[in-house]
Amino acid sequence: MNESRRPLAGAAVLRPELTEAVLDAVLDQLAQGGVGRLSMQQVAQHAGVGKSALYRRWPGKLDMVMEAISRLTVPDGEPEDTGDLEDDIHGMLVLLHRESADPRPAMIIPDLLAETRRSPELAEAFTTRVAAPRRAWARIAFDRAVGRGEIRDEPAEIELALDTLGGVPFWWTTVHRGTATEDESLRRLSAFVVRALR
Amino acid sequence: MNESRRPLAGAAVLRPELTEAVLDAVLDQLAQGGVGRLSMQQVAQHAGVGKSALYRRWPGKLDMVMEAISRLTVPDGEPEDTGDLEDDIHGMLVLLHRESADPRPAMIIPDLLAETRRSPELAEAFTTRVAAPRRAWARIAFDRAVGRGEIRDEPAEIELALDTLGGVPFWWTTVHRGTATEDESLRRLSAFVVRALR
Amino acid sequence: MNESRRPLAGAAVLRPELTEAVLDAVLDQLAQGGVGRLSMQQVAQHAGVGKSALYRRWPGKLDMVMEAISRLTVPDGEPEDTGDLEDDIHGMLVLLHRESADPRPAMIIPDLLAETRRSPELAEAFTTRVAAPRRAWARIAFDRAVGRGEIRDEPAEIELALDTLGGVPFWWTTVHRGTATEDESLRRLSAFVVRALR
Amino acid sequence: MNESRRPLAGAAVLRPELTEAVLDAVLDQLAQGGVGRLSMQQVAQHAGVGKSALYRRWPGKLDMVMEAISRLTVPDGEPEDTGDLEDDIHGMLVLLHRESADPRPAMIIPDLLAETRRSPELAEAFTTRVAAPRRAWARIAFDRAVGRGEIRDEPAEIELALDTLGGVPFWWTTVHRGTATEDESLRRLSAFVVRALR
DNA sequence: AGATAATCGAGACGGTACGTCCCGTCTTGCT
DNA sequence: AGCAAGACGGGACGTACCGTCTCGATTATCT
Repeated sequence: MNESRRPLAGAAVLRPELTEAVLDAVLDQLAQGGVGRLSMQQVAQHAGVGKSALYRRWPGKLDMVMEAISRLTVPDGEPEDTGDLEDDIHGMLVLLHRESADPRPAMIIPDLLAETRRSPELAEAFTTRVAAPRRAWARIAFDRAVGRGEIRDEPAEIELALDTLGGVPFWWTTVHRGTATEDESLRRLSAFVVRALR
Repeated sequence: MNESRRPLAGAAVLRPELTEAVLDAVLDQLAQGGVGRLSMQQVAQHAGVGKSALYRRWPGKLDMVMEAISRLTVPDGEPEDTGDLEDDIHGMLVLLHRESADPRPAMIIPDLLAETRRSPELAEAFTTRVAAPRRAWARIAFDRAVGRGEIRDEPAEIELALDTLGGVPFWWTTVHRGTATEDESLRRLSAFVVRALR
Repeated sequence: MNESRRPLAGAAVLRPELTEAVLDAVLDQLAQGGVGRLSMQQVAQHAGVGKSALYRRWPGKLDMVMEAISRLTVPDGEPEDTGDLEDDIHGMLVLLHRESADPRPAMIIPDLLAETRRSPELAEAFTTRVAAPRRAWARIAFDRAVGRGEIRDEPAEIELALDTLGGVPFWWTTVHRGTATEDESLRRLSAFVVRALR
Repeated sequence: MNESRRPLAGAAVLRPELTEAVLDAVLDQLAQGGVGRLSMQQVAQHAGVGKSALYRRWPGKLDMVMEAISRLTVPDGEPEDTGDLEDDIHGMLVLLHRESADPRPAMIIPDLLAETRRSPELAEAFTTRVAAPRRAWARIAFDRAVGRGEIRDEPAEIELALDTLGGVPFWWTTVHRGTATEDESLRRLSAFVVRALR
């Protein structure tokens, strides 16, 4: 009877399905408008939640974005091993740029890169959560090629090749727009890199 | 036949020094905050000018920005001719990334690239006014190398090399941050590209 | 049948103390600058409130002003009954023109009158909210005098007397400036009106 | 000594027809928008003149308005002498409120009255240039009535009667709107005033 | 006639206010 | 306690004018 003081029990807990819906909405908004246009208001509305649900989970916009981008997936497992570096590279490029189930990362990353100039925290988060894992994943193929004696074992050169595989498709999509996904371009880039390493 | 234009009375004219001051302020704002944070009010105030002076010159923000970015300079004349492609490339990289008098382009371009996804007009303006001239300038060195028989005459490969010279330093400055201006990196990149073309 | 209104969740409600602060600021601005000089921005700033708080409450300036002027108070109750019309009139004049706690109505009304020529809505609002109640209040004294047989029962004459009591002090304050509050003037006006009605 | 400051050559002179056109435009603008809405820009455009023509003639808006309102005409000569005060008053009221060739004064005066609260200079100008002459003109009829022994010779009462003739029609036009020009009202007012003076 | 100087129109200038939109934060009351 | 709804102060938007100021072009006198 006197148990009328009810709060006491059942501490309400942040509902996880809302968290998921919000993070998904963040990625959508990032993909379509970039970091600059992203607003808590739009995210909340798009996720079908109240704005306070956001602020209960993260102290600010940046933290929310950082958690969201850590969901940008790295390809599973290892790059396919064809026994030939050029083919491996080509396979990775195709996987990243043409067969990705989620097209949003390709839309989001340029923005994030631009934004890193303004926000060191974001830069840090992007590097450790997105760039470094992808780089490590891609390096596997080069290490195998070194093991096969296919290319010289010069780590600095390999790093440069990785930068090329990251930078050039990016350059295509932004500066030229639209040539990144053509198979001929991917083939030519693969050959270009391998030639430089040989 | 001599029907002259009839201004007929004291044709008040947009004062050019104000236009300059405004465009300079635009570049400053772009460099420090990006396209997203750029506001007409801030530009006007920073230029010591009324907001109406802006709208008297351009119909909107985008047009103003487009005129401003067309001031991002292309290096004068031709790339230095050392007789060796690798040295020429190295010279161009140094010129663009280490000896530029105005540090703002390097701050602005990443933003602009990201923004091109949202604004086709801006993309068009950026391509024709910034990217294409720089690319044409750099291609001169490669054409000379072809003439000397130093590299094969394969236009598609040369385009790829140009993308590499654009994309990789960009990748450095945004993803790794800070390695772009080290001379060793620039040297290594020059050699990498030449090797791939040979 | 108990279909209740369904706000259903924390219906945020316009905070009444802000409404009060704004309306007070409106009256201040009206008193010091008139309808023409009144600006939403100034009102908002003077009330310590965001501009949006204003537009959340009223669709535009006119509506805000109309609500503000409806706060211009009518004297409470009935005019004092001295048993003599001249004394009653004198009492009303003193009450309206010398003992008013809030000096703003006297500053505002001339403006409003001038403005009524431009804005029929404002004219309507002013008439129903300010002029008519004051007139009804003053008529009570005349009706009592008719009941006592002190003056003839000629409604049109009484209306004219009411216009005189309204128009003459107004004429004083605006054309001559400053004689309206002198007791001798008020006495003389009271006698003048009573004489005309007898 | 030999005053070397020579005018020296063809001093061009402010063209008088422009001055006229401007002052007329000022009255038009005052009539339709009031002092608050009057703008140099509109006046200039409405007069078919450049803005600088205005500023060459008057130091500011107020001075221009003051010169313009001094053109508000006083009735010529003396009020008609019918031998009866009530008829004389009625004649003056008709002349001022119904037979005026220029309807603008009736539109302008309420505004000016309201504005006097903000501008002592304007108040001064209005009093000496508009109010006092009209008052002096009207007083002639009362002086004649005193001479005939029709009313008592009480200057203070006569002043009050003049205020009534000014204030009540004004009150009508602003508060009630539209009854000022009805002949019955003018008749009743004339009788009311005469009764009070007898 | 030619020189000269003030007046003319047009309109650019720095501003201010408009009413709208949307931001991130904060408050309120229901569940 | 978590949650939605939404009011809060704030600030930028692009437009419309404001009063001032700067221009060539015009005009009218004086040499």
